[in-house]
Order: sequence, then structure tokens, then C-alpha cells
Amino acid sequence: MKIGDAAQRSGLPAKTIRYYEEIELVAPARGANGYRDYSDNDVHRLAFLRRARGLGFSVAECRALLSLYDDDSRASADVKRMALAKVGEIDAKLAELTSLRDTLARLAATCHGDDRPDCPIIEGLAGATS
Amino acid sequence: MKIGDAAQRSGLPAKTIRYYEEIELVAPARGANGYRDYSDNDVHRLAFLRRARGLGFSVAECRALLSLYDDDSRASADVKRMALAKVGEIDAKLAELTSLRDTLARLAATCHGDDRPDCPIIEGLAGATS
DNA sequence: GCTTGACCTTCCTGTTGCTGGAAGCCTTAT
DNA sequence: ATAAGGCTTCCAGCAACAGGAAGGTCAAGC
Repeated sequence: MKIGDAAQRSGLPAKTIRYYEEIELVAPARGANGYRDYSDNDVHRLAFLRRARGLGFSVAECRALLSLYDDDSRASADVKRMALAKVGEIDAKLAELTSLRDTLARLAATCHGDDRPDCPIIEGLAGATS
Repeated sequence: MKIGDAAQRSGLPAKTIRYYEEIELVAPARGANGYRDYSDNDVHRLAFLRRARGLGFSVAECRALLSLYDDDSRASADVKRMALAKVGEIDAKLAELTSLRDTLARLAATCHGDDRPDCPIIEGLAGATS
């Protein structure tokens, strides 16, 4: 099937699919006219990539996951380790974002928000220790 | 003062400071030898940038904040609006990350994580609707 | 059989926010 | 005098694509 159909079925934009080929995550066949020709298995890989990327795995991590995916003798422990590490990363990011949100919200709350020029947010950004 | 000192005082790497000059966020003086010469005010701006960037403001937003910062007649309402919009963005990101984290954790929890090749995580990524 | 329009191809550029390195001055300390 | 370190510029590249130009191809309709 052609790239447009593969895009529709996998949920990825065609541009992204071509990019994934360029960085060698998928290797579709080529028709006589030069058009890319995707098998069901290719589409499967693409959908896999879309989900994994959507879950926050980097392209490098997706590459590793794909090699596990391709490897019938992989140990599920390997995959679990990667998933749990990712959960840890996400937790760290969540904590960071939360504290950041609170700092900003606190600054905004102390701002009277009118026409006067003095503003605690600006002052907080300019010199606050936090 | 020279860039090294400015870096130390502002908490930004020298490379980043030069980059900020390139994109015209700061405009230090130059000494006779061609060295950049930072005033206290420059360092202040740099520290402001470091904090704002650390709070998740984009460089474009920082530029806007700096122009407010420079403008003595600004309304604090403008700043408050930006800050609150940013809080909203962060909340959205938090929600997204949280759901992502839960999906991954759920996948990991159902994985026995031993030497056997079958792995619910891989299967979940390969075909799950979620 | 010819046109139209939708697709496909490649290639190049731009995005965001830096970071690293190379080559070469300048300064400071010994 | 010399060595180490800091400063300068410029060039390259990272992630992960997105946008667009220029051109080839294909199926349908008239």
C-alpha cells in the first residue's frame, strides 16, 4: 500500500513516515514507479512507533523497543526495565513541572493585575531566590 | 566584567550568554580588546532570563517579559495575563503527562518481567487501543 | 486522447535553544 | 619566556519533524 494509506492506518503523517525511513526505523519496499510500498507489518511498526512516541519514548528508545519487538527471544524483563525507567523519568518531570506551576501561580496570585506598573511577578523573576 | 564572571553571577553558561546576545536579548559593551563587558544591569537581565526560562517561558516569551521589564509604564495586568496563561499550559501538560504515566505504569504492572519472551508492554504498544 | 487533480517523489530550509569543537588572539602567573 | 587559561569567531549538529518547491505518476472524466 502507498504512503497515504499507511499514514491513515498508522495515524502518522506521511512526512513523519518518510522521516522514519530516513533514520532507518522502517524500510518499506519500492514499486516499479519508485513509490513506497508498505506491508501490513510495516504499518504495524508505524503504529507501534506512534504509540511509543506518544507515550514519551524518544526515537532512540523506540529504536531499542523495536529491536526488542523484532527479537522473538527477548526477555520481557528488558522491556519492563525500560518502561519503569520511563515512569521514573516522567515522575521526575511531573514533580518539576508541579513546583514550577506553584511558583508561577504564587507569583500571579500576589499580583494585583491592574494598571499600576509595579508587579510582583516581574520582581520575583528579577531577583527572588526561588 | 568579562563573560566568565557574568556566567558565574547569572548562573548561565558562557555559551548560552553569547547565544542570548546573538538573538539580541542582551547587548553587552565591548572592551578595546574585543572582549564582552557586562554591566550589573546586564547580569540582572541574564539572571532574569535564567529564572524565566527555568519556569518554562519560551525565549519568545522571555523577550516579551523583558520588554515589559524594561517598560516602566507597563501594566502589571499584562504580566499577570502571561503568567496565568503559562499556568494553564503547565496544567494541561501535567494532565497529559499524568495520563501517560498511568498508561505506562499499568502496562509495566501487567508484565511479569522475567526471561519469557511474551510481554504485555510490547503487545500493548503493538496493538492496544489505548 | 487529453486534461485535471490528487497523489507521489526528492531536496532544501526552518524550527527551538542551545552545546560542542576548532583555530586563533589575549591575559595572567610563574 | 612560556604555559595555562580565558576570550574571540565561526561551523556543525542535536531532536523530530514541518513546510514548500519542482517535478513524476496515475485514474477518472469528457
